[in-house]
Amino acid sequence: MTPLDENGRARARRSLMRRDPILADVIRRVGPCRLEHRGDPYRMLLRSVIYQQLAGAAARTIDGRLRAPWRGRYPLPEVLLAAPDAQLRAAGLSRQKIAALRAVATAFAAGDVSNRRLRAMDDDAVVASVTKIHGIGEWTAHMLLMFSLGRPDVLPVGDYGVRKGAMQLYRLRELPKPRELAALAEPWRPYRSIASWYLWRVVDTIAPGQ
DNA sequence: TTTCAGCTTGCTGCTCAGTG
DNA sequence: CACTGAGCAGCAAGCTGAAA
Repeated sequence: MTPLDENGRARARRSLMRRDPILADVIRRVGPCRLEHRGDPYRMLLRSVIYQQLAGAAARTIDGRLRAPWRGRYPLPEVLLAAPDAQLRAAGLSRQKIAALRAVATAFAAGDVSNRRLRAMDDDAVVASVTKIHGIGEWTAHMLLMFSLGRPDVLPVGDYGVRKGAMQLYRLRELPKPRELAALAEPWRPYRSIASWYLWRVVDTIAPGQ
């Protein structure tokens, strides 16, 4: 359950280029995969809750205001649970988001989940475990696997960016449904995380039709 | 009756066109 | 120039209706 290192990512690139000529073109243009890890699972879940459903700029504003009282850090579970609702509301969080953040903190404080246990689980077990937390859905679980746990073979089938990237790259008429995306992604095993990262780059950096 | 895919609703701050 | 308000981003959860 260790994340891919630089050699691993290079191996993944070669494998993907060999098995998918269309994706190979993107990989050549974009260059090396820079899939980054962003902190431990607890912080990643808090961050995901804040960012989900919101436009990036709006989420960054809220995220900064939430962390300000703790010198820019995310509060530990016990600290977050002790913070009054009014403080969280003042940061710009909705009632739903506050409930979700508290659910994450409760799960970690109670020991239902922990950074160490999540690192030891296989991918499916991680998804099953964290989606029990109110406010944590499949997408969030996938982001956790990819960006915090560094798992190499995650396909975020519901992610808008990945679907849009696939649509542009394979010249589909509409956004692929999760099942269609999964079928499309079969050749990318066991490096579907890396392939997904390149699909995001398609949307970010390569204009449609190019 | 149960299951499940697909659709709808709710959620907030930012952006920008439109108005005075 | 200052202000207003519609449109937007994109996921979670609830709901609906059809299939098994």
